[in-house]
Amino acid sequence: MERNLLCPRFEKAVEILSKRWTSLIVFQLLSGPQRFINIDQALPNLSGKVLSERLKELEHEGIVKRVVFPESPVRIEYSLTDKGQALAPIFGEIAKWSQEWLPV
Amino acid sequence: MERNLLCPRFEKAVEILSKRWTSLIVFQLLSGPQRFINIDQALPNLSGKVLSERLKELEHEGIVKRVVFPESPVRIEYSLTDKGQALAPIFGEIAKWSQEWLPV
DNA sequence: TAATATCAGTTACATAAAGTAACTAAGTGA
DNA sequence: TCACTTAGTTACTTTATGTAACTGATATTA
Repeated sequence: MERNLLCPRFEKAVEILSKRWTSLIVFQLLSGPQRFINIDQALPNLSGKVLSERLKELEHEGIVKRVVFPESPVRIEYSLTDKGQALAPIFGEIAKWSQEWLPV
Repeated sequence: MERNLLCPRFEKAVEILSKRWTSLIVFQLLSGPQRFINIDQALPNLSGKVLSERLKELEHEGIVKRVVFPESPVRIEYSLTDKGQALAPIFGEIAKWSQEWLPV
């Protein structure tokens, strides 16, 4: 009966990061603002459908921002907010762990 | 056409960590070795079915070890291997981010 | 001018993963 | 004997994801 209560903020963070594709999309955006098609092409097997869903979720969480450039034709750029950029150290630790513990 | 190739080890790490429940199970085990039912009860909404699946996957990845104590009745304890313990800093960064950026 | 291509998605349908609840087998305790 | 615990499993339902075709606005090419 020893119910170890998780911190709800920590739980929320894990929930965000452990949705399929979310981490890789954020990681991809760490390399700079980019267009929908660029993200889609950078992540093989990620469909436009799921990318579209994830970008909306991440925008809603305040992690990603979507900027429309009224050129012709219109150009839409996705980038990380400060909140999104702040996720970088997490990826740093994942990278370290993977280098140290996963086989080549 | 600028296909940003991901490091396969990094990709694998993200794949492991972003499976539903995996991170929370590992986090729970960071508090020490424990039995199936304890993990199950610590994580509300995690069913025995999925817990069983995840523990097998994590054992297969070398992150969790399963030890049978031949008492009567038999006791089975799950714990983290060194590889599993090494994930701790990732959770540290997730905790930091969540404290700084998620609303209370 | 007509045909084709690009971008940023959306839609419809198929498959895979997760949730729910009941069940099992071995042992314990009342 | 009946009920309870542990460590799961099974059958069934619901949700999520994958796949592929399609849209509508603009641009480019033949």
